[in-house]
Amino acid sequence: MAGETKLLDFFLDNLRKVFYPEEWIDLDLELSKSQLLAMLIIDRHGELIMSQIADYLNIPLSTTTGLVNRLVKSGYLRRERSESDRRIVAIQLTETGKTLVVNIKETINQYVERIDRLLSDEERETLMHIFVKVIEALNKEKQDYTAEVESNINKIEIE
Amino acid sequence: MAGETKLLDFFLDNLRKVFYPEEWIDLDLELSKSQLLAMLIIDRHGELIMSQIADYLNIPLSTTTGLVNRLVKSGYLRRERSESDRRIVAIQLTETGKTLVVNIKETINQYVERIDRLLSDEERETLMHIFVKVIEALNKEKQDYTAEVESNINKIEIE
DNA sequence: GCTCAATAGTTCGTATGTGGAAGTATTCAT
DNA sequence: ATGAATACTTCCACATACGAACTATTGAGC
Repeated sequence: MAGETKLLDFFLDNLRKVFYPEEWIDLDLELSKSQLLAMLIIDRHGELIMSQIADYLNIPLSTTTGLVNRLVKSGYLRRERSESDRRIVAIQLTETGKTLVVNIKETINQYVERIDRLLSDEERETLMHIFVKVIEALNKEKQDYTAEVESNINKIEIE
Repeated sequence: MAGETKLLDFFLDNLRKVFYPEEWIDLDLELSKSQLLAMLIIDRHGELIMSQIADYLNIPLSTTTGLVNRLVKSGYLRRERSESDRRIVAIQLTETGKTLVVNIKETINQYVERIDRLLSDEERETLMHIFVKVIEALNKEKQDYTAEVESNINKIEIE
């Protein structure tokens, strides 16, 4: 238990590095973190619809509308109403947006490389292994939680 | 290089876990992330002045003023003008704030324990070792950068 | 073919956060 | 005594967060 408190203290003492990557990622952009992530996630998938962006970024649709509209206004994104389902709006990067994302990824990779250089092959492998293990466990917990919630809902409805 | 791109893709595919801890930390609070961190950092140090809070959280003083004022209004913090230097405002947790922080830390520790349980002793040790190494390297870079900047400034002034 | 629930997204209002500029008050070096 | 430096606050414009209410569209069910 004392070990965990020490871990939290360590985190807090270094929280600028942990929670504020701009401390060591010199992106020097007019984009906020949300905008940055939106651009990267759209680039990752080629094209996303509004609800997918909201889901990935874990923000409400109303916030997504504002975020996307501002990026469209800045010329980085293009919105397009689906022909087959007029409710749906698809979002893509513009050429300007794509150029920006290339620069962003380059900068990020420079810093990832810098960190990577500090690690031995064994450390790197262990780190990735741990990361994957933790992510998978968290994903599994989310699914278990969702299943539990749904089970409870069904029980209520049956009663 | 392709390895780094895969790393970024992995991050983006799991960014909710990485950047949105509320996905797996069920804090269930009316506090925002900034407020949360402010409370924790003040608890960590017992008492901080405004500029220290701004520095720790990497936000401008104007933002800190608003943040602290809202937490004072909510009854979690107390502000106090220094007797020895009337420019300085010291910030402390109230009893209400301390109670809240105890709850917060309990919740955080539960989740840290959950992740900790996934790891072997060796993995845990390696992870901490890597983390310390990375943080120290980043701190060193910041200092080197600062020294370089100061050196350049001095050179200009001498010329 | 009609109805209505469900779905996709937008608008609105409110609160908070961001961050620079301008301001007030205080301290301290000269 | 003066003025630079320091600590913080206020002001302002904009961005983000988020729930409620809304519009438009789709599709299941009859």
